[in-house]
Amino acid sequence: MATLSEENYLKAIFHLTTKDNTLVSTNSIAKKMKTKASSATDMIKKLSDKGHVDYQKYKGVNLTDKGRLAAISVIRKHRLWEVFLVKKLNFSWDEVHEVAEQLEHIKSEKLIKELDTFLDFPSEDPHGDPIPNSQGEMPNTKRVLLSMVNPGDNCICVGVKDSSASFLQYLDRYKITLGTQISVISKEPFDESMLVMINSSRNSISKEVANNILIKIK
Amino acid sequence: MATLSEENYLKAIFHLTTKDNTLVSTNSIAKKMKTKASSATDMIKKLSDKGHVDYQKYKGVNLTDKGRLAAISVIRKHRLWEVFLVKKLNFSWDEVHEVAEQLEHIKSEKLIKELDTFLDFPSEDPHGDPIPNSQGEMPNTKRVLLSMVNPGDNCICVGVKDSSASFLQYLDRYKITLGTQISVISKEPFDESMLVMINSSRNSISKEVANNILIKIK
DNA sequence: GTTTAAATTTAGACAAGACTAAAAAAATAT
DNA sequence: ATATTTTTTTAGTCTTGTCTAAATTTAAAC
Repeated sequence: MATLSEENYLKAIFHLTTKDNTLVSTNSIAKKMKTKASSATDMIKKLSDKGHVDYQKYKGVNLTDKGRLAAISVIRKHRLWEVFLVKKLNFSWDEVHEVAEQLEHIKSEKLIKELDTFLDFPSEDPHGDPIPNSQGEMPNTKRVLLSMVNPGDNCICVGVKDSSASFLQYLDRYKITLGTQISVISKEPFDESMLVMINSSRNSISKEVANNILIKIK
Repeated sequence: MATLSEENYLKAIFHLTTKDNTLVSTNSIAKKMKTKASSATDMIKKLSDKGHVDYQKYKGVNLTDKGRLAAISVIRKHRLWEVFLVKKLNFSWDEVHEVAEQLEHIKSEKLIKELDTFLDFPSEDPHGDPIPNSQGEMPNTKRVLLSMVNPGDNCICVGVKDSSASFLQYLDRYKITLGTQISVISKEPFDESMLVMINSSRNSISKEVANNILIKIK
């Protein structure tokens, strides 16, 4: 059984893993965990000893099947708790992360199974991120960044890339939430900002914002 | 802010505190925490430094107001989570303790406030134990041990002293739960067992059992 | 009122997880 | 191809919470 700290590292490594399965660097792990590289090295060795990662000195790590399952299990719990907080306890989507970071480490098979049932088997968390099932399988959603879309396209917001409170609060101010329709009118070549239609009002959206909104084209 | 371990010690000391406010011994704390006396001494010093207990070397400790409030806050969370597990997630009363021991340490004011609201402000946990309010005030219930009752008395089960899974499962087998009527027919002088009427069937109950059922006389 | 026993504290050690500083390896630049 | 910079690892230290063994204080027994 992984310790709290090990679970957090596994989660970090999972999120740093790219499709092409290149090794995850010690530095990137340290940065994500907000610790020093030396601390990351220490933990990598522990995870390697326990068979959670394959470790090549000076090269980096990759999750083993065991490690990936452990990471996904934590992510599943995190996202289910987020749904609970928003749907049942009146949390807003920018308030859930901190608390879910704690709740995700509670150890109880029955708890998470019953919570899933209680929430009616949600497939997405409040930020539109997919919730893996109990086998560790991710529902694969084909989502695209708003910044990739062409003028004229009609989109629906289905998620966010950045879940920071400040970005989510920005979206709240512009009344953008999951399910909101966004029509792209034009793209400004100079700064890559976009002119969009949201809730029947025209808005200009910066490159940074468009790069963090996930959409589905209608 | 108290660490997880400190919170557990504070809770232990609270439960070991008697009405007459005699000092709680190092040994009793160590026993309750399932550690060694030397470890208890170490922690007592930390709690004393932080102003959670008054400590007299070789004599024992007492909670300060600050320490008592901290302990009660943890107990409040524990009991609210127990209600949640039983009422919403289909846990039985003998399954909740272990999970609540973890959940009680989650830090979030809003979480516990909203949970309380969601559960409709319960005043007792699934074992009949009172849930302190957010000010740390315990609803004072006047409850008596079944073993103290005289033949002829008509009682209602309102709690248990021992919340171990094995005792709770015993009660389940005899269909005794909170609200169950128990009429005392007679008391056996030899072994202090009791003949009682439960759900219109006669049962003999040992001294040990009668010593762990809390009742209210009708 | 000594002596013995029990409870408590101290001293020193260990594991987990973090840190700093320094060494070693890999990557980059000239 | 060598020099420099960056990344990674190692070595040694720190804190939290635990432990064992030894010392000390308090309580109990006679």
